[in-house]
This record gives sequence, C-alpha cells and structure tokens, in this order.
Amino acid sequence: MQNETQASDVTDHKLAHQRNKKPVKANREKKAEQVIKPWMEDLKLLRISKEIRTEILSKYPILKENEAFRWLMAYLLWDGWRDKRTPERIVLPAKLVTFVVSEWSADNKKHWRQAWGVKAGKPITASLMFQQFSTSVLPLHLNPHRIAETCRTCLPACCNLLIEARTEHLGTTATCPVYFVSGRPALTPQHHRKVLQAQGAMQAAHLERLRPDYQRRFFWPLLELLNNTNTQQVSTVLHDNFSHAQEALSKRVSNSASLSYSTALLLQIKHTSMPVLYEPSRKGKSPRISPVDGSGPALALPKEVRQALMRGCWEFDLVSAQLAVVARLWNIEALQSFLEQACDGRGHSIWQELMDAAGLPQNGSYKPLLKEFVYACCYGMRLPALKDLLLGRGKNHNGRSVRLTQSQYGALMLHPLLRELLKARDNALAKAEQNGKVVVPFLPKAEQRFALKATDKAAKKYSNERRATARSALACASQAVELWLLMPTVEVLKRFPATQIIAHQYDGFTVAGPEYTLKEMAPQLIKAVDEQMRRYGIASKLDGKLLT
DNA sequence: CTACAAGATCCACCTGCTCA
DNA sequence: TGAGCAGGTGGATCTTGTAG
Repeated sequence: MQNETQASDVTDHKLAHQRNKKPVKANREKKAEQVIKPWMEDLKLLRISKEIRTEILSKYPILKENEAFRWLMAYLLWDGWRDKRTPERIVLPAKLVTFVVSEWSADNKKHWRQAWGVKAGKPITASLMFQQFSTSVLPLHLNPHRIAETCRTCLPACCNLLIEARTEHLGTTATCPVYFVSGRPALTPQHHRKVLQAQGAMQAAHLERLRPDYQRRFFWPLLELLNNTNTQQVSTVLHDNFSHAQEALSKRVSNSASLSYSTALLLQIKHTSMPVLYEPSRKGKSPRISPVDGSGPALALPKEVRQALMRGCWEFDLVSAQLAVVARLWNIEALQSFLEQACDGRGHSIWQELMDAAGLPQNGSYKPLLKEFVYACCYGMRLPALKDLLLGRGKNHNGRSVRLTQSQYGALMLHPLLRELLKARDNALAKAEQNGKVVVPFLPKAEQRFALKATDKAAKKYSNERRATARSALACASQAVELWLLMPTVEVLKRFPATQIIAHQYDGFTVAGPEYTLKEMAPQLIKAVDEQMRRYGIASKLDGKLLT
C-alpha cells in the first residue's frame, strides 16, 4: 500500500500511547483485537487474514469510530490489502463510498486528509479513495435520487448476505467471489431461490406503482410485458456471453475514459442479477420507455458490445424509423416514396443516396455523421448549427474524426429530399408554434396532442424561446409514434411464452428464447409490425436479425 | 436537434469557527 | 459581536454512453 507510510506517521504514536497505558505484554496482537472486538469480528467473518487484521489496527486505530466506515474499510482492504488468505475482490459503487464518507465525523475526515495529503476544502471523493488504495474498485452507477435511501437500507443487509455467503462456502470451495455492485451482492446458488421470489415481488410492486398513472395509456401492455421478464433467463443469456462482450470491448478502438466507463457497466451487468424494470420518462418529457435505476447500463454499452453480450438472441429494429415518421407527419411525398422504395428493396438506402449526392466515399465512415445530421434536421436544428455539425466546427463533435469539405456540404444541401425535409420541418415548427401544440391524428384519441414544452436547456436559460419548445413537442410526437408502431409486437410475443424481451431500446428490442421458437416467431413479429405501419402509411419496416 | 441515465468537477453560497 | 477564513454542500455544467 502506498499510503501506509504516510498514515502510520500520524497514527503510530497514538497507538503507542494506548499500549503504554495498558502494558499487557502477553500477546500484543491478540490484545489489539480484543480492544476493538466488534469490527474485528466482522473482518474475521469476511475472512480478512489475521496478519492483515492486526496490520490494519496498528496503522488505522481510527477505524473503529464509525460503523459505516468499518464496513467500507473491510471492502477496501479486501481488495487493496490482499494476501494469500484473502484473495477476493469487492466491487462497490462510487456513490456508496461517497455516501459513507459523508457519514464520517469531522475528525475522521481531517485525519484522512492529512494521511492522504488532500488539500483542505477538496472533498474526499470515491475516485480519490480508489487512487489512494490503488485498487481496481470501479465506480458504478446508481440513481442519485435514490442513493441515500439505497445505502441506508442496503448496506447492512448486503453485509449480512456477504457473510452468509462466505460462511456457507467455507471448506467447500477455495474461492468465493462476492461482488458488490450497485449495493447489491451477486448471490450464491443457495440464495438464488429466495432472490427470485424477491425479484418477482419487486417486479409486481413496480407494476403496481406504475398502474394508476399508466394503465389507461396505449403502451401499458408493453410496459407490463417488459416488467414481467424472467430474470433467470436474462442473466443466463448475459452470463454465457460475457466473454464475447469483453472481447468486443477490447477490440473497440476507443479512448481510455470511455473504455473504463464501459468496463464498469459490463461488470455491473455481469454481477447484478436484478430484473430490468422499465418505466416511462420520470420527467414526463418523452413518451419513451426507459429502464430504471441500475438496469440502464445494458443500454448504455457501445452497440457492438451490447450485441456480443446478447449473442444468440434476435434483435429487431425499425428501419430509419424517425425519418419515415416525419415523412408521414409532415406529408413529404418525395421522401415518403423514396423510403417506400427502399423498404421494398427497389431503391437504395437514404444514407447511400445522401453520400452519393455529397460525393462521399462509400466506406461507411461518414454514415454516423450523416445520421446525426439527418436526425438533427428532423428535430429542428437551425441551418448554421447544421453546417457546423457537418463541417466539424463547434463543440458537439463526439470524438468523430470525419467532416465534410465546403464543396461536399454544398452538394449535399442541394439534394431535393433534404431541401424538402428542411422546408417541411420549418412549416411544422411554425405550425406547432402557432397552435401551441402538435397533433398526431392516428394515435389513440387521448394521446394525440403534444403540448409545447421547454427543453432542459431552454427552460434554464431561454425560458421565452418558443422555438425550442416547438422542437421538443415535435420530438415527443414522433417518439410516441415510434412506440405506437411497435405495439403489435406485444400480442405476438404473448403467443410465444418461451421467448421474452431482454432489452428494449426505443425503436427496437432484443428477444431471447429457444432457437427454433425465435425462428418461428420472427416472421410473425415482422408481419404484425409491418401491417401496423402500412395501416398508418409509414414507410419503414421491422428489421430482425440473429445476433452472432 | 430530442430524449434518457450516471459520474466528475467547478464554483457560488452557506455554516461555523477563531480571534480581536 | 463582527470580520475573516476554513470547510462543506448543492446546483450547474461538463462528460460518457444509448436511441432516433
């Protein structure tokens, strides 16, 4: 440990003082343990070796001050101070550490500041502690709104489970990896049944909580389906594919920050067998259904990693969904017929068309840029900003290296489809501002109107800027349509009880199940959604493929 | 451009302590 | 008791990622 020497300077004399007071020579180590019995017992149960236990005591007598700190220390030591007899590692969330630190007394904080050479005024953060202990403990995600509550209730319970798990494994296996992720331990098989019951109850409780608000909404069946998944099946799929996902992650060319971010997410997914619960946006700004509290990370993984993680499942998504939706909502006939041809296989894709128009090479590297550009068009980005986006100026660059030249930009903007799109969206914006709402006639009656809302940014700084609110309403409207288009899948999925959705990503979803069942189901699913789209004149289709 | 989640970091502001 | 400063807190803004 790099900080041993620093800290021992501060605390050694205190310990010496204690010892001088009670000069019992018999067995210094044993005596030391007796003095701070309760937390030593905990450390024993956690199988921190005696060698380390006594070492901790001599270096950090201050440990016994706070109960929460005692546990934190045990976790950190487990990782940072490993020896032959304490080989395991704990992963714990950054927020949990921060929380525990916030429970420290002022003296305690002062002590550690000194020990670690932290400048006064600078908070003791989780990352700082991780640095100090040079561990591979990773900061993980927790919902900040719920963290305090989670920590208060979870911490003691988790510790008990941890102890139980390790006690049960004593003598049976040499190693017993127990991880703490999001404050929840991965459990031994012995606990599994209990956990499944608890998870079932959790899913039921979640649905009951949502019921009063959303039961009458058109997406309720989907919400019910998503929140009734069999977690065991999901975690089996993920567990089997974990090595593939790691491989995919290591192959991905990426900067180290995003790599460690993804690694942390992956670890969290691996070691939490929690059900993925979904709910509509909490802020009520979007009709989209997204995962809640801790289940989100699967969505935030880079696409290729996520696909590797779900190998063997079928992934379905709508082809250029938003574009097709706006073509319909804003009556852009040229775009509509172009997309129809592309879907039928008569034409080619819109991306290809635009790349050809701008004279861009067909190696796929420009597609993400174009995609971002086109969607930005759909959501009302103004011309100068659009130009900056394409020419690689301005801030929002997302680490992309490609950009268009001035002449490529000029050629692209001359494309008739694009001009139509821009014209139509300006009309739509103007109309929305004039009416104070956006109306989508083919949605269920109660769901047709979308009031103008300020975006987060606009609400803060430009609360009077009405354009921004019109943009947001347009976004909500087309996102609702997207959800509406997917609704027929619920009926189909219910006909195949062996299958289930293991991830829902706004315009698509991933379905797990037996291979032959999936194969049989896929065409029916695609047919159902395509019918829905034909009914409303949306020029898109459901694309399904087996992830390999 | 929209929406979402979580983490890191900075800074304004508040609290509470010391000393004259 | 008020001036001045140290230390802590919470909000804003940035970042990462996802989906269109």
